[in-house]
Amino acid sequence: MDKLMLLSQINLLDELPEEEFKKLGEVTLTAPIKKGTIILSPTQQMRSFFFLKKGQVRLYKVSSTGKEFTVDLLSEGNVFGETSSFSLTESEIYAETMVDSFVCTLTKDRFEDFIRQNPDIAINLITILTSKLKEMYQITESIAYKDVKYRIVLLLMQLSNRFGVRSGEWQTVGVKITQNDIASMIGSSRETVSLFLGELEKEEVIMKKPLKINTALAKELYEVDEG
DNA sequence: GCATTAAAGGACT
DNA sequence: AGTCCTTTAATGC
Repeated sequence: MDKLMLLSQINLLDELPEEEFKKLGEVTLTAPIKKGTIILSPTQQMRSFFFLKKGQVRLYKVSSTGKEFTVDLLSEGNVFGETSSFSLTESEIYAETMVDSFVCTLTKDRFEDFIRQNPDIAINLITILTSKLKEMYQITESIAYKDVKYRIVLLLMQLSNRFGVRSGEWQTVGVKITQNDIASMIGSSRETVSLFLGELEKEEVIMKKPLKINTALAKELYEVDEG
């Protein structure tokens, strides 16, 4: 029920291409951040923009019962955070580093100035947000019309296209992810995810540790688009 | 077709 | 050694 809500909410968080990232890196200072550090939470309304230079960050929400629901995973090159003009929701998002990371921090003003001075970046942000929007739309639609197995394949395809490395038909997922993370991102349960990952492994659609997906087979068997 | 519960085995620090 | 993660099975909606 509220899982659908959760997944359909839009935050400004996304990845920037390498060149733009380097430009931004010149304007900011990077700081090393240890694994398990919460760099953004509803209480610390820092109103700043973060730039993940290296590492991995998990975005999640906390339910009324105290359970954590992973919303998205970010890898190096990603931007996240809120500015006064870009925040699209009041949702209470937490951001936690999953591994030791390097993070650039920008105030909202400096980020907005940076965009004004580099119009190409605004275009890129729109492009990136559009593809992110498409991904989220695909997920919410699949929650309504498809079974859990399909949703797992879809999510792994999306993640591997965003973060993974391809070699032949196989493509790594590219992010550290638990079955719990997968479950909350597709509106399922950890145990069911475990079951279907097992099946998908037998079908040789995926391989575990490191998690990889056979994109050709996945498209053939589950008709997920894009590649 | 799936969530939930429970119970047990494995992996990570 | 203790916590987190995964697997398996039973039950019920």
